[in-house]
Amino acid sequence: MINQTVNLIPAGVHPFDGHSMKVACSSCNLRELCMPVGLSPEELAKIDEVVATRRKIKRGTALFRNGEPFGSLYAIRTGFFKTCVTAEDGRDQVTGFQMAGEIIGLDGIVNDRHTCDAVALEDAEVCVMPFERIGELSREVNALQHHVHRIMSREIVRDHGVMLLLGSMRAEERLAAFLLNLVQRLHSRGFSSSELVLRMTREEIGSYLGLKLETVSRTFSHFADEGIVEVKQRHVRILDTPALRRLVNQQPGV
Amino acid sequence: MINQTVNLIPAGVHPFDGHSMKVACSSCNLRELCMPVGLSPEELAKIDEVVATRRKIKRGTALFRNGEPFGSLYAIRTGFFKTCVTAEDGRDQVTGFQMAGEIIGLDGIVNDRHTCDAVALEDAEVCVMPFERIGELSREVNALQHHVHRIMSREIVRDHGVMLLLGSMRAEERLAAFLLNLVQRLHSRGFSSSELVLRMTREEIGSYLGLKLETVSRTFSHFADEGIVEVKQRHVRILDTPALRRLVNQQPGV
DNA sequence: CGACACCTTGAAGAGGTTCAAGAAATGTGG
DNA sequence: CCACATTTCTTGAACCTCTTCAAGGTGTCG
Repeated sequence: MINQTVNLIPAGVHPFDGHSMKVACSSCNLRELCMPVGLSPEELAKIDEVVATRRKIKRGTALFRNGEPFGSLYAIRTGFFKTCVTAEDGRDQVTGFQMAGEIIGLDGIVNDRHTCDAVALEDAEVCVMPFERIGELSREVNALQHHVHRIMSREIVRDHGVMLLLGSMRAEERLAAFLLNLVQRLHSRGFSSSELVLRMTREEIGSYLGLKLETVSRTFSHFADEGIVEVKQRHVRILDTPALRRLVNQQPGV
Repeated sequence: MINQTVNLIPAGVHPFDGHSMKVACSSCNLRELCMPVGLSPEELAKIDEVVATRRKIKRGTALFRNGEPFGSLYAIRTGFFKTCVTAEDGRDQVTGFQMAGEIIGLDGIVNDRHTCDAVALEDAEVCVMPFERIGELSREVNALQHHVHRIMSREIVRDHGVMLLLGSMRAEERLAAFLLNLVQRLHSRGFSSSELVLRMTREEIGSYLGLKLETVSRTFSHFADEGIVEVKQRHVRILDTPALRRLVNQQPGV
């Protein structure tokens, strides 16, 4: 049986329980994910000024949209997002899925306008970090400056990985890579490394992976037939992680 | 007739003529491409300190390789590069082609190691900009800080565009988009907007576009049959730019 | 509880790949 | 400077993966 309650709030962590609504990064339990580590007390105090406000986003609504003026980066506190770009002709491409502790909005810096949509796939809350303020503070706090650079560089490296996936992998390999990546990120946030609840549709997975939704569905079924995963709608249990790894690392022709 | 001499050194620009070997950004004719604009004289003077040295890279050799320690960003002065990532199983993916004025090495920031190879596709020269120094200076020169952010953001936005291409376009659309992009970048550097010399093989184009080299070749031939381009090996003349644009903006099913 | 969104599965078809062979260009060494 | 080896490019034919179209099933939310 797959248990629906596996996702997104690990035991002992209640960022959202009504009592612990702290606005300070210094006491945020996600700090290690989105802020630099090893800061001095006074640096930590400054860092607290990065976050101006919080903002709640209802499932299905956008945190920002393509074309909107850029002003802030956002650190996800709770919830799950997708980002997607849209071509002139209307077709769009999911460029990523983001979860707690991850930063979105970097695309807006270059032209002071967002170039993609960020849509909440479940009710979410983000920390609003005005980019001006990040700039000021990172001139004072060395570690923050480097941290911002690292976050942007990480996004670039991640994107290159997606290009590799889209450019050279077959459907099975793509889906295997996708599952492994998701479960690894969830695991590093305290969740199961074998069980997850997908917050996105087959179509959204397909868009991200450069596949049609039917192909995603069929590939899930195929994995299930092979005993690699157990799939029941959005509930996925990975039964054979090594098999998924083998799929991803397999030469195209082998 | 396609003229071989169209590429890479526009009339009146001789960055490499032996006399004008200036190490100062402030007097570099590529400055507007890789450095912030609208600086005060004293800011300009500081900016000159960004570039430590120059480095020449012979065609076919690497500026840096996956796994090597990261220390500097590089501004391309002359020449043409490809960057590519390699999967564990050995297959690789070209993630981009870079020309004069563009910055490479951003991938190395996050883990202090490069995560891709940067290989010169023709003899090249780069300005070596130690990342430490960029950090120091961008704390002093506001515009430089923002400029660094913008460069990284631009790379992220570019990567998202490539994802859209890889995830949702068909072969013809991909090649059309590729040609339009290349020619546009060359044009903004003073070259023809209809004629270009490819510095990469069909295989490298294919890797970048997620296609096999045969498909690239066939698609070129197809464009030629349609009278959209004239192709003779690496010499390409675009005869019908609007047709290419239409291809790119066309709905998948139309 | 009913409407709607989402998922699964089948069958036919298209687009791209693979394999193969030959042609054209490029580079190398004599 | 030429001949030869090598790399790169083109083209054809068969094949395969993924897509498209279609229908039915399942789950969810107001």
